[in-house]
Amino acid sequence: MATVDALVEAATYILSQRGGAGFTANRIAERAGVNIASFYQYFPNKEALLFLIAQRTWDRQLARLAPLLSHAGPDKATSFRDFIREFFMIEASEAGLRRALRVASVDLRQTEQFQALMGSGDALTRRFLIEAVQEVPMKDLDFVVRFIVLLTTSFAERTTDEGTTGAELIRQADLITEMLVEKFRIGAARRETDELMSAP
Amino acid sequence: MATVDALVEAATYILSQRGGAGFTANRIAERAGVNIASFYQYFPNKEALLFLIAQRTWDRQLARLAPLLSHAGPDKATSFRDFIREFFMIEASEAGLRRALRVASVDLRQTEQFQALMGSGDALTRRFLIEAVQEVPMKDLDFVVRFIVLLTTSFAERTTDEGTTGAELIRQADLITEMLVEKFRIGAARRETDELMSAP
Amino acid sequence: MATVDALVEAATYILSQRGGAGFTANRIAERAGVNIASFYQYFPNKEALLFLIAQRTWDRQLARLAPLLSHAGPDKATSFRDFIREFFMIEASEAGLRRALRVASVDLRQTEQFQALMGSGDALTRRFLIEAVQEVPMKDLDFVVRFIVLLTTSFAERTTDEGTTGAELIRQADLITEMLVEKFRIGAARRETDELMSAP
Amino acid sequence: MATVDALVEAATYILSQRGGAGFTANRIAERAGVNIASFYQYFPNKEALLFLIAQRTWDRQLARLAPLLSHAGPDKATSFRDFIREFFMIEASEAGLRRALRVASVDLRQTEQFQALMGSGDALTRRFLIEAVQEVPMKDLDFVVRFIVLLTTSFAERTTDEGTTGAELIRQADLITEMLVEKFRIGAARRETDELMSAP
DNA sequence: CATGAATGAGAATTCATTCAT
DNA sequence: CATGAATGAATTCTCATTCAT
Repeated sequence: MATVDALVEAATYILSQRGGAGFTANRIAERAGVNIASFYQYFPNKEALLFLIAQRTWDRQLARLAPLLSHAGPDKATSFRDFIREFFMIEASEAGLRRALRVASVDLRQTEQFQALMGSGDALTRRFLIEAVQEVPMKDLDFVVRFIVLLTTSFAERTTDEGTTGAELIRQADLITEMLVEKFRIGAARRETDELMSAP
Repeated sequence: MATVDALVEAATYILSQRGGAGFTANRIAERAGVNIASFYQYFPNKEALLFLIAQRTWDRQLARLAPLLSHAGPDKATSFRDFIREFFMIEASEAGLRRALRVASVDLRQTEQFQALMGSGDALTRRFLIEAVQEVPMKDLDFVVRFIVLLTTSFAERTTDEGTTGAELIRQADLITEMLVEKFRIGAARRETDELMSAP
Repeated sequence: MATVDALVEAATYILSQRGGAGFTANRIAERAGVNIASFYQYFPNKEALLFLIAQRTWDRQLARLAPLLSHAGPDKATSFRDFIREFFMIEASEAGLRRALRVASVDLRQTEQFQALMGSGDALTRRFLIEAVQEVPMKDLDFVVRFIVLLTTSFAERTTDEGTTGAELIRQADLITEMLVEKFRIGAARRETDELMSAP
Repeated sequence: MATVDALVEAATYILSQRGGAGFTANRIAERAGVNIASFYQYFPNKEALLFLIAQRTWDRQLARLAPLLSHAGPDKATSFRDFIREFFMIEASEAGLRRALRVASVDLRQTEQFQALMGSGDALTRRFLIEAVQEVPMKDLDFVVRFIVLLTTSFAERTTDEGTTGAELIRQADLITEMLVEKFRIGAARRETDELMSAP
């Protein structure tokens, strides 16, 4: 266990500091202070360790975000704002690691396992959003939910990548929130007509 | 020149097909049909070639976008929509290459040269946007311009990464456009008060 | 004992299925369901286990062949035929294991122990053959016995290696038997002259 | 070229002296006095070098044997004897190498390339043998040819493996020849009846 | 200019074996 | 006895880069 933890820690450190390029089994083992053979006693290959880190990072994120989604109060707009804010903060809090993880896991993405990992949190988000955008007509629901997810995540990743933090980050988060709340009338009750969106 | 072009083409191909991992000097030279030593006669190192590709890609993009920016008519909203659409189309048209380029150039980003390269097109965009968002109060201008750039580029990259193309891509582009036009009253004349944005 | 047997069984399995290349201490221990350290509690090294398997294989073979040799009836030719047949059948019955054993034990062959092991069954065979080839003059006896042993064993190994079994294998065995019986007048009584073999 | 030759020579030496176990890319390169990277500049992998050696060995053998087969005189029995003798001599002359080659190429055997390589000389031998055993009835021809090839090659390999050379080796070769000539009436003209072989 | 030839450094992975508990 | 944990030494293969011709 101590060895595994040392490896994970070393790998996380290397990932944050040197990025995906520095993520080599030998370097990780060396920094962890264990023999390279021990690395392979606990992980079948480099990717397995990478996956473990991705998993832990994702779990950490879920642990912070899930409560906001499941215990969301009646005021959807506010809940949404809080959710986005928290999401941006998480992203910023470990920006280095997450960027490296994104780059390094580029080949992992195709994996079934990875897809499964990502899917777990997705369901929660989708359920919340579907609830929140009641005014969006059924036929546009999928598109809109997908759009919102893409917009917020891509922006969060990018802006934290650029080093944005603190007040400016929140300001951006809130601006995105406002735009989405207004556009999709987040929090309003379902309407009859669907003049909301321009036809494709 | 012939050699350089062969190298660039080979490298571009490899980048698109095999991603950053396949981007090795030897492989590129082999595919280009030139000796590896010739590679180093024209490029001091691998990154120099990568940079050249980034540059050419950027130039190509600029060549398509610049006209839309400089010859923009009086209707800013429509110009903006056309600009975003074109931007998304470009991104989609060479999605594979651009994604690989992003991943591979991760270490290049810090370079002065790279920053300069990126800056070149930026000025044009900024000028256009400043013109377009007349209603945004002076003090928010920088923030807003930066916000719009980040939002559109990050979204475009991400959605084309996911493979979105055609009608759905345009729909997304237009939706983003609408949101930004509405939020920042793109195309409207400069106002006195600045109730537009919530205070930070 | 249980541990040793588990190891032997696992090693035998691996040897048969994956050949000498898969014969690694760790793999064997894992398949045997015992800790690698236990392996080294019972065997000083990998080769010791290999030797044990060779020994057991050899013992098994001897157990099946010895009766045919010691209880051989007066009709030497028939006894010889039955012996060769049985030998070929044994070889075929565990062809995979025996081939792997041959390949893997290549370095073991020089060992005194291995030579001793091989020698044990040899005596029996030699005694039988000496009895059988009464017509071969004394001075050629050693050569002939050695020749017969080499011929039959090398052929048996080779043909089972190639996958020959069943009727064709028996046919080959009998053909060899016939040739040897005719050439060395197996079963005939000792003669005076030695026109049998051409002078060297 | 010099490098390739050095590698081949080093590999051949190692194969002869240390057997298949010592056949590692690094050791070969080191003994050849070239960098390990050069090894992989000329050979895609270890097996490719092994294959080249097998090929050269096989070619050498063919060059010595082919004349005996194609320019065989009318006296088939004598031709056969000379052929077998020469075959045994070749086998003995590079016994170490050939044994190691057999062991090392165990995994190569399945390869199409290897099969093709082996097949090339086979045709010649088969043609000669078919000519030689005119008395063997058609239906047994395949079996007999195969039998003769297996018998002579397996014996030759085995006896040279054991270190037999010189006079004793020739004596064995001639003994085998005699047996086969007598049994299959090598050199005699085709007969009517086929009492030659016992029914299967 | 172009190329054939070479290489130091390092990456991923494996293996036989040991030792403290 | 059994096992969890560890490791030195290889082994295969790759890569960026250089240099003499």
